Parts: sequence; structure tokens; C-alpha cells
Amino acid sequence: MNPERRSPAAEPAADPASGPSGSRAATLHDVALQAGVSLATASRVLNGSERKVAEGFRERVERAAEALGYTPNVSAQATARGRSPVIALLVADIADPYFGQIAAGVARGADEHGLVVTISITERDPDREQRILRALRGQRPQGLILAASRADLASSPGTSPVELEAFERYGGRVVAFGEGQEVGEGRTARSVVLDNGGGAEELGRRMAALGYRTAIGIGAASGVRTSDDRLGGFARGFESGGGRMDRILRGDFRRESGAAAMTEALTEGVEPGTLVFAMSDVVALGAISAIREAGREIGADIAVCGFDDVPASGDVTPALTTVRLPLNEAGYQAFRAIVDDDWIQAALPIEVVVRASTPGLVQGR
Amino acid sequence: MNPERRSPAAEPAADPASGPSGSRAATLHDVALQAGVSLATASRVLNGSERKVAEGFRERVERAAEALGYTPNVSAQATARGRSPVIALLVADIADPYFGQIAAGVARGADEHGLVVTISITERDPDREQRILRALRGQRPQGLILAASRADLASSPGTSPVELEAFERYGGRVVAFGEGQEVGEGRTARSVVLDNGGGAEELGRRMAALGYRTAIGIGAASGVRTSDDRLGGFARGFESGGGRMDRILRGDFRRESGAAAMTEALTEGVEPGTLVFAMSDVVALGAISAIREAGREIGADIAVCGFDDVPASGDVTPALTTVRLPLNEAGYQAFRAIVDDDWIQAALPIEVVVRASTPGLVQGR
DNA sequence: TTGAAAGCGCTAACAG
DNA sequence: CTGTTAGCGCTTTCAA
Repeated sequence: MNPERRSPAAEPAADPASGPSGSRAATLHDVALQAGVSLATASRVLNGSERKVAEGFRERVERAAEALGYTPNVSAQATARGRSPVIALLVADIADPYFGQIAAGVARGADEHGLVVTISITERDPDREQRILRALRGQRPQGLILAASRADLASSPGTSPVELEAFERYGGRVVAFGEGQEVGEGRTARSVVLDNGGGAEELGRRMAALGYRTAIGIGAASGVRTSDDRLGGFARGFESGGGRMDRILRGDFRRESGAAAMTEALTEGVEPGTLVFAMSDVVALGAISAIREAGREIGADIAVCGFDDVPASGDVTPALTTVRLPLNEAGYQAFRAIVDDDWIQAALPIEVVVRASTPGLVQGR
Repeated sequence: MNPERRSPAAEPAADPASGPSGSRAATLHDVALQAGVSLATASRVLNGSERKVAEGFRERVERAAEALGYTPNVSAQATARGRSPVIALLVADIADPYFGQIAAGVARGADEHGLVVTISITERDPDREQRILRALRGQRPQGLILAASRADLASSPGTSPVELEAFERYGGRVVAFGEGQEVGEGRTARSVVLDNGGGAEELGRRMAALGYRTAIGIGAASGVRTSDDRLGGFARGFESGGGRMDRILRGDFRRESGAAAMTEALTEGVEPGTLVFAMSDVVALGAISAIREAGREIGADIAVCGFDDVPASGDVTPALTTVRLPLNEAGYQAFRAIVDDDWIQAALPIEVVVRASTPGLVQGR
């Protein structure tokens, strides 16, 4: 006889008054015992999919579970089933509203499916990302969502694809923001694509149409995909409308970076009527503060536009012209891409939002 | 003989070229086999804490693990060890910058300790929170951080404490934002307290000193702790300085709510020189937009102040007077409260930040 | 239908 | 120091 590995759950197992710690959580075993059924039966009524348990037993088990406050141990279920209910989300910085909204979308989807989302912060550091990916693999997540645009995930022939391949090998699905993420052997991950290039191009055209002829770009380091796409798209559109990109300043995705870049530009000199295009609203907000500090005016003097349409963009004065991205929806799509076998990539609507920070120029030039 | 439960890992187990799915991840067993050592030894060098493996074996194991791309299965480790490496974070809305910053702080701490953070969204719905708590228990997290201020978690003698008690019973630690969260049997959870009342009181005093005499408050439903504390504190300070709270409008924590409340107030009439205190910056921003839309001016006409000092508050024009909270640090503290046995509650610095949205009144009244 | 028993991948006594 | 061998809590054949 061996089922008595521990003391029988007969009495104290469910006693809520036992010490804060030390006591243990009720197990399936406890429930089965209390209900007078086998482990298998208890498992079937509580967690098994196909129902085929006599009503009488089912009731007793449910009652017992209720009485004991039983909750299945997710880790144990995961080891036994060979798959865990987690979706791992990788973002650069969860405090950044851009990622915050994406995360909200992912969480919404996961919640609908009873999955848990785990979140990791890369801080845009490739090494860090690498380590995280490795550790994440240990969770054997059903899906991995890469929302953290790293410099060259796709182009680096190095380690990353290998790491991602490992996920797919055991059946985990990798979804990336932005097209073309390799996952080894020439295969690419499913991807949620926000048409950064297209949106920026349209923005550039609109700005040119407004009469702007000279623009300064503020981006991240060259090679950072998102930034490159936006800057490139903007230049294309702006130039097609007769404008010219005067120069491009480099920094990162933080507000301070935008302020620093702008300060630098102002030092070198910025003519009235110039337009500043920052590749993200957060950076644009930083640029705006720098412009103000330099005693210049936003709008007629120096116009500014950004990208993302984070909530704050509508609140500043003058309100920021930008490109609206359906970030929450994008996060949700990423989630669907993981759970739907027949998922097909849907285009996400992007929209240019012209506001007061880029007033129309009365006279050209 | 039974160790050959599966086909020996001798050949294809590690073949990176095998199909995307279908193949399985390398197990400790595979590593041990390849290294020619026992499972126990492999476990010791790879995951065991106390080192006591001969250099030769250690190397062989490490080499094998490397070659196979082995990563320990977290779920299996969790079941075997009886504790899982997860910290569960409960927030109302991850897209809200308030929670985003807290989450960043928690993630920072977790990362330092190799723990994974799991995030759940309550949407401030008590039932939802209840369900989530229940499901979360299944993860047997080492810690549970309640950052989602629910209406009356603490005061409701109902279900919640019971649910939380379950966590503590098996050794999980519960940390709450805000004091006095019960976890059953009269015990309270460790708490990270942001002195909402004190900060608001100081703000109220400062506003009174600036010459304001009449204020309108915008809060969440009565009973919501955070909101009550802030509103109450502000009233105390403001009145101590000779001001008077004219009325309090109710809504929730969203921007639109602030706009709606303010619109209502404006309909009823708001005299020039009135100060509006919104219990959160996000709500204040909504109020500001409503004031503008009504054709009134922020500052000299209707002054506005908020609470939190989210990044956007410094970017709006006029910049918003508010109370700065060290949210990232608070999140980090919450994490420490979980992992440090001898954690002691540290006071978090709160600071009133007076900006242009509340210019000094030249003449009293 | 139900239950016995063999796993899932890993850890942790306990002997050698 | 190393290997054997029970577990951890749950799922899932496979007979009965």
C-alpha cells in the first residue's frame, strides 16, 4: 500500500485556521480522498476535457473541491500535459505607453483564453534580450511575442534565430512585430505589421502639402528597424511632395533623447518654418520641451510631428500632429497569431492625425 | 530495467534541422545520457545550488547541455521543488502610465532575482478580480502584488480575504498597495504605502497659500480608497489654509471620466478663480480638455491640479501642478517585500510639484 | 464509466 | 562525490 504518502487529508488539510504559512494547498489527491473516488475520476471532473463521469460522482467531487478550496496546480498540469498555459511577452520598456497599450491588447486576448501572460523587459539591450530568450524557453510558453524592436534581430545572422528556433522546435509559436523575423532555416515568424513606412510616408506627404519644405528628422540609431522605416517613409513622402530632409539626428526612444537631439539641432541653428519629425511621440514631446526651453515657439516657428499617437499627444499644447497606431488591437492580433492555427495577417489601419503642432504655412518657403 | 522510457536521445533529439514542431526540447535525461552521468549529477551541475561535482564531470555535463541546447523545464522544476518562480502582479489597467511604472519597478526587481512576473488586468471589476485571484492561486506564485486598488478590498468582509488567505497558507506572500489589506484571521498583508492623504494635504495647503479659496474635486466613486484618501487629504489641507471644497464630482480613473465630470461642472457654472483638483493626472488631463472645449482658459481662469505626476503632466501646456509619486520605486519596494524576509516598510518620498496650471492668484478671492 | 498505474521532467533524500 | 530511487501534483493510457 502506498497511496498514503502523506498524512490523510481527512482532517486538517482544509482548516483555514492553521498557520499563515506551513500549511499546504489542497491537492487533487485530497479532493479524491474526500470525495471517495479515484484520482483519475477527480481529475476528469475537475480538469479533464471530455466529460464522461456519472452525475453522482461528479457532484461529490465538485463538492469536495469546493470545500477544500482546491485549485489545480498549474505547474504540475504543465509538466503532465507537456505544455504550459503561458504566453511570453517581450517588450523594451513596459512604462512606455507604446508597449503598455500593446501589452493591454495581449492581456485581453490571453484572458479570453485562460492563458497567463508573462512579461520581460529587454531595455533594448541585445545581450539582455538574448539571456531573457534563453530563460524564457524554460517556461516552454505556447507563444512568444516579440514587441521589442531590437536593432537587427532580423538581419543579424547570429544567435537570435537559433534561440527562436528552439521555441518553434518544441511547438511554441513565435510572433514578431515587424516583418521578416527569422526563426531559423529560412522560415519566418508570424508577424504583426504596423505599416510604419506607409504611415510615415503619408505623413510626409501631408506635411509637404501643408507647405513645409525643410525637415529635420530625429531617430534612433541607424539600423533600428522601426526607426529606419519611419524615417525612411517620411523622407519618401516629404520629398515626393517637394520637401527636403535637412538632417537626421540620432538618439533612442526616450523622451530625454528627443530633447537632447533637438537641443543639438537648435545649437546648430534651425530656421523658422522648419518641420521636425520625431520617429515617436515620446521623443517628439522631448523635442518640444527643448524647443520651448530655447525660447522658440512650437507651430508657426518650428513645427513638430511625431508617430504613435500616444494619449499624451492629444493633451499637449499645441496638440501634436502624429500617426495613429492601433496598438491595443495590434497586441490582440499578436495574441491571435499564437492561438489561431489558421490565423491570417490582417492589415491594421493607420491614420495620420494633423493637429496644431503643424499649422499650415501661409506662404510657401 | 526501465530508464528507457523513451527512445534514447542518442541521435535525433538535438537535431536542429528536424521540423519546426514535433520535435521536443532536450531534457535533463538527454543531457545526462550524452554526458554519461546520472540524472542526479546532471541536475547538480546544471541547477543544484551547493556545488560538489568533480570538475571532469561538471565539464562534460556542461558541454552536453550546451550541445543539446538544454534549458531546464521551469514547470517541472516547480512541481519538484514545490515552489514556482513567479510573482503575480495585479493591476487595473496596464496601459495606464500609473500601473505601467509600477510594473516596470516590479519587473526590475524580479529580473534581478531571476523570477518571472505574470500580469493580470482587473479592469477594476471586483468579480473579475475575484476570478483572477482564484486562477492565480493555481500558479502557486511566491508572491502576489495587488496594485489594483479595488473599491473596498480591505473593508469588504466578504470573499477577498479568504482568497488571499489561501495564498499565504501555502507560503505565498501577499503585498498590497495601500495599508490594511486583510489576508484573513486579522492578519494584514505587507504593504507599500504611498502617502496619498499626506501628499494631497500638502498640495491642498500649497494651493490655499497660492490664494485659491474655492475648489472642485473630481474623484472616483466614494469608497475607492485611493480616491478617497486623496480627496480627503486635499480637503483637509485646503481648508486648513482657508479654502473650501465646493463640490465633488464622481467618475472613475479614466481620462474621459475627467472630461465628463468637468463638463458637468461647467454646465452648472464655475466661477473664475476656481481650482479643480482631480485625484489623478490622467483625470486632470481629461478635465483640462473639457475646460478648453468649453472655451475657458486653464490657469488664471480655472486652475487645475492633479496627482501622480505621470510624464504627460510635464508636457501639457500649461504644465500640470501635481504630486509626484515614485511609482517605479514603489513597484520595486513591493517586490522586495516579497523576497526579503526581513523587509521593513520604507517611507516613499512624495513631492508637490507646482507648475503653471495653478498660477498664484494676484488678489485673494 | 471507473480505477490502477505508468508516466511528465526534475529534485532530494539516502546509500554507496 | 556519485548514483538510486522515491517522490512533486497531475494526466492519461489501459484493463476491468
